[in-house]
Amino acid sequence: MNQELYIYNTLSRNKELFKPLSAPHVGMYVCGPTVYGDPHLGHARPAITFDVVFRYLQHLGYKVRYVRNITDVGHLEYDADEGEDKIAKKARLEQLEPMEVAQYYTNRYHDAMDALGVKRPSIEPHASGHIMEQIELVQKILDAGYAYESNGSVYFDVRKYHDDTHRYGQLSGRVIDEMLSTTRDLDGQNEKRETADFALWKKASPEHIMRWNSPWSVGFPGWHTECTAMGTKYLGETFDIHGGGMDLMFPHHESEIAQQCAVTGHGPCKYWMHNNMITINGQKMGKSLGNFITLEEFFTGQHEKLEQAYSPMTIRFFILQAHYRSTVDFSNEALQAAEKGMQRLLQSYKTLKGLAPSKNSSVDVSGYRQLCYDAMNDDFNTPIVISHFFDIAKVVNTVNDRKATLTQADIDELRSLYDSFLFDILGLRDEAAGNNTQIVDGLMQMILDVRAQAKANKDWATSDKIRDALSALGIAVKDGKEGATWEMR
RNA sequence: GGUCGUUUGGCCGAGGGGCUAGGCACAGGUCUGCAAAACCUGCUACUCCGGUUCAAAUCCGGAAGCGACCUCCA
Repeated sequence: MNQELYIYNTLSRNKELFKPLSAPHVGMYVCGPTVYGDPHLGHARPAITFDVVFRYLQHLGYKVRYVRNITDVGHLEYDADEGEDKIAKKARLEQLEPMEVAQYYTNRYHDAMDALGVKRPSIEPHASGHIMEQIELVQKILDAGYAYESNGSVYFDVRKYHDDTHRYGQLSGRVIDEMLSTTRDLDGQNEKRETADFALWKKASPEHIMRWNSPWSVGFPGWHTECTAMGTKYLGETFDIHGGGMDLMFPHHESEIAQQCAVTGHGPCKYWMHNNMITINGQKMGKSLGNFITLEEFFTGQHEKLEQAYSPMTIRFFILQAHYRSTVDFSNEALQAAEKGMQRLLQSYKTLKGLAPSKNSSVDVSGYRQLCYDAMNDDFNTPIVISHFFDIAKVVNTVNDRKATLTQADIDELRSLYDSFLFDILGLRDEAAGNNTQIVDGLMQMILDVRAQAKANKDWATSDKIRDALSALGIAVKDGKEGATWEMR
């Protein structure tokens, strides 16, 4: 914790020194997935972004409680029949229980996130499991006078709230009066006093399957209530970090602030963090654009836009090569570049482990550790951390080529840097490593010995046959000064 | 239409008043039986138009492109 971490706070639009409310404890809440479809790239970005935040805070010695919710109630499908719940609709079509659908996609989400090396949060609460808490929140807002009931539904009174606190719009930079004067003819708005008012509790229409009893009607909670209710329950009235995608800034997070302020007089958290969006070939990802690619399709390469499969770690590395507040554009060319770059770093780590130490170091490696910290401390600048590792990789390879030397202490220091920053904090792992058993290692060593013997005899036909056959199996043979090494591709 | 953000070399992307980002691709070289890998060298860019400044990719103003959001629901 002796590092000074600066975090860009959306609320102030500035980088601010991170000071936890009650160190060493840190509370972090991140908006999780709506489980009504297969996880796609849009799920990977925030998950990986805040995974790195989670990992880095832990690395710094903080005790972090990381809460990421599962939204499993009340969603509508695009252009679906009015009032029909997304999950309920799908459930009916497939003759499944709504919760069965939610569970299925929750499992799919977990599988994809595990593959991406995203750590599970400390608590992963389901909206459907916290209906009581949400009803209590709505009641508190009603009691405070910032909500009204209308035809069995309850709405937040944005006008009154803003007149009293002047806070509505502070996060998203929206001007309330313009919004209140916006005229937009939409269905179901006649229940609301102002178009800007948002639902806290919604009376269920007859076709709704997911519904709960409440003091106002049989219905379901408004979208914004789950995060406020669950955040408060598990992290307290005020916690340190609230994260999510930029697309959630308005209205979701703005409304969360309003709900919490209405009840407690202050917002839910100290630092608001927002990750930017992802585009594919410069375009927004959308089902109608034909570039909607699920994570599984990336992993298997089974999509017409993909030239090849991209492993989970390639996706993770690629996302981390851009800063989380920048948009990141996926293309085959960019992903292939990331894949090669990552291989280079992972290979250099293996090379490092086999490096012969010298009595003196001809390169000064003492500065890299703080450079990596500096990058992370500057609002989690992972691309800079990665660029330092490319420098380190060059040092390692140069030493391996006998053009530079390192002492054992310096080799150990570099190993420690890889372990800390590349693997623990950035969460990368060598996907090829680990599935090699001792038997495979032994067999490979024997094969390479045979090939070395053939080479010594200038029997190129045999040595090339071995190399080609291994290559066909996805194993690359690399000849070096110390003999050949191999690598799974 | 409104608000906010963004625009960097063949591609991806950091940086953000004067100082090489980095990766990938490409070209030449070293090494090698050949290839790959590794190393060396080259390719050195900031959308456009004005302005401020000794100095602008970086600050200010404007334009254009792109993107998000603009509350039915989540």
